[in-house]
Amino acid sequence: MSGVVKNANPSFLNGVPELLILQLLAQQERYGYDLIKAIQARTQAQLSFGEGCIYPHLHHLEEAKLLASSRRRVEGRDRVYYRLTARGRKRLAALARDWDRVATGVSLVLGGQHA
Amino acid sequence: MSGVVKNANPSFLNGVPELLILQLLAQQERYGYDLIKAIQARTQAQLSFGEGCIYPHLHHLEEAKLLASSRRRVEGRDRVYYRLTARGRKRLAALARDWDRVATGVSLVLGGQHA
DNA sequence: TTGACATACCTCACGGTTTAAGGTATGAGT
DNA sequence: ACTCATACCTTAAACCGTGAGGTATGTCAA
Repeated sequence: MSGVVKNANPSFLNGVPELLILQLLAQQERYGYDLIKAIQARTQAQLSFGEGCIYPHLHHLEEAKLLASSRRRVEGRDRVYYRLTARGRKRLAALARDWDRVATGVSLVLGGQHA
Repeated sequence: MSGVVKNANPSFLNGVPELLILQLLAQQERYGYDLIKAIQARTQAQLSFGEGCIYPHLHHLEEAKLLASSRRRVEGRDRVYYRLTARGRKRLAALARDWDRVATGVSLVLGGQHA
């Protein structure tokens, strides 16, 4: 096609899906489609990620033993439920620290007028 | 070579260099090498970006008319000083809004236990 | 019963971005 | 003479969200 432009790599979102997935699964078991809706709901629609972002993450995180899954039929729906493993909890802690580092650094510069 | 692994795209840093460059140049004129040191200093070493990240950004931002440069000899050194244009100021405002969006969204999920 | 829509899963090419490493040149200090 | 910091530059590689594609099933109204 001509004129097809993809707005790839939006600012500041790198790594955020993984962080949110781990954090949300740390609180309760969820399936992919639900995670996508949960991210929109919990962030008050400030953030939203597509299926092409979330599903590959879930597969990769499970392969890395950070998540474990079980395919089940619930409410008349076939779903793949994911839950956090012990390793996943460690990664979440590390990622949360990374986020704090970056957020702190940015704040120091952005809000640094009155410092 | 064998065993050469690059840790590209670290979490949460996407877009941060551009935001910091624009913010720092909004306060005062700076040259590339100084920007790199200033980012380390102003973020209390929480953040640090290499020359291979900063210099291409400066070139690209100038090409997009968000920055203007002037090559000068100061303190016995040949330097390329950059300053923000009016367009650059608008981009900075937009980027800062984006940052707030993401930071707010992440906070809502991470700090959402007591909400 | 047909159609539309939401649910629920999956995959892929593309584009943008930081990293790590390479390079050149000059000034300062020993 | 040597080393180090300054100051600029470029490039390949790896990564990751987007946007679009696909399949299948459940629900509900017309």
